[in-house]
Amino acid sequence: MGSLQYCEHCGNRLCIYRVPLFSSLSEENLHQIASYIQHRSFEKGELLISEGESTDSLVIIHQGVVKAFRYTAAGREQILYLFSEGDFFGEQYLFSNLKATYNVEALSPVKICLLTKSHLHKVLLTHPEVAIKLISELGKRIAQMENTFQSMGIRDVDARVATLLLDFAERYGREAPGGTLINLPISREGMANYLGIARETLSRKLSKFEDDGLIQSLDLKTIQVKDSDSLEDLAGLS
Amino acid sequence: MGSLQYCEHCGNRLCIYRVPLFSSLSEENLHQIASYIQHRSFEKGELLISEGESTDSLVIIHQGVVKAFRYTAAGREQILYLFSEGDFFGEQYLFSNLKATYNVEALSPVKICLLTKSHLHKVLLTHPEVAIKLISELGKRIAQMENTFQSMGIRDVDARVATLLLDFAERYGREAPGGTLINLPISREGMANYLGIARETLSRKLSKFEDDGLIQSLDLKTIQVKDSDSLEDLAGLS
DNA sequence: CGTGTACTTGAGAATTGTCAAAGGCTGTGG
DNA sequence: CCACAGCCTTTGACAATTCTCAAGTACACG
Repeated sequence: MGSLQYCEHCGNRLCIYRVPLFSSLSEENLHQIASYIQHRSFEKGELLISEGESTDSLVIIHQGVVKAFRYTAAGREQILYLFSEGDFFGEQYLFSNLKATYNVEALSPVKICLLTKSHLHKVLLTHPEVAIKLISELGKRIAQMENTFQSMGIRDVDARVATLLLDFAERYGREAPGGTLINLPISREGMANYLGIARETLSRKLSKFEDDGLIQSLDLKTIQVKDSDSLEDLAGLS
Repeated sequence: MGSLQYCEHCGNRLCIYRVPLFSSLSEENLHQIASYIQHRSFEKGELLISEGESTDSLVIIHQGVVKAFRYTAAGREQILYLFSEGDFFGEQYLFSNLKATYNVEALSPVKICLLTKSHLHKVLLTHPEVAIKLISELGKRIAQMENTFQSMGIRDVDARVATLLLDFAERYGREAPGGTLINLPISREGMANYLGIARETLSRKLSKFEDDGLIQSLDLKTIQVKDSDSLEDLAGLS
């Protein structure tokens, strides 16, 4: 998993304070867990995990954005998740001996916190409330995947693109006069692959949306949402 | 959630013995949990849960098959899951006060076991190993959804149909001379909606597969897989 | 055995994918 | 600071696929 680098910029405690997973713990318990945590940093483009690798840690994103992806039989990259600050992954492998089923790559400089399998087991067995929190977080993720899944099942491509834009606006946007500014974490190609459409099709849809005044592409990595109501209509959130 | 009916055919203990969730428990603990369990039966076509309803129980399928679905903005039914014996659902709502986000309908006569929110909490807090098992099961479900998600992202429709057939063969098939017999739990329309394609397109694909000798449609609810290797090729599992 | 529902098949319209070329941004090196 | 190379993106044109609408067929149920 790359070379080990201790994270200089965050005190051990900071990380786990930010993580919803541990939010129900007392100061004392947090200290105990903090002592188990390891830190690493990655540059943009570095792989945190490769498919097939065996992993033994829960990974919590402390800073930055990563993408989790696989390659389809056709060789296309299928993005499964974008994880950012406070998100975690790797939980599937903590109670089984499965190998990683996807690759994870840093899309920006990234700092992560690691909690090994055995340490996490210790925490869960002694703090059932953390287990309940984890179950709850997994439930949330499942609910979110159900939504994504449903939007993938939508045949109308305009609706899928609109849904993605709204989703990004919520997760990566910041309010500005004239509309929410989205700082796109991935390229057009990445978005197209995420949606399961050709990148040319995505380009055309975005151009059409721009012509219709729904969005404005300020820069390849910045899109401004000018008319979120119309986007919501398109997305089918009537 | 329909009218309450005690399940006459299964002793209380039977249910939870079958559920992987509780497989790590001792005889004694099983007895304790068994005392919490309630049973109900549903006829084919009955709704177990309606979208927006508030639920307070974990539902474990003891017998039969159910579908979980929502309606898209276009009014189309989008199937999210098919659950059968040993599967459970409703866990998302146990640690939040969210309402159900999908409908669940019996596709056959169904018997379920119910464990209420407060009872489950009690079990999890006193038996951390059940919590770990639950986390592990949720992880499995997430991994499975990731696979489904990826296959939804495949642009090639033939591949998606082949993937669905192989999946069904594994879950609902039984071996027979000449190839696995699949007992389809849902209609063609349901399959088409699940895949996000028009039902006519699915018909055409199935007809083509039959012409090519990959499958044989014996009956509207029975398909025989004649050439699973070719299906796997199509699905992209090279 | 008839009726209703679900499924299949056909044909034309609409959408998307593919291939090709041009445009724009980024970073390097002079 | 500018020029150029490389990569990503956009646009165009055509081919392929899928959707829609419509008619006909098979099956299930009463």
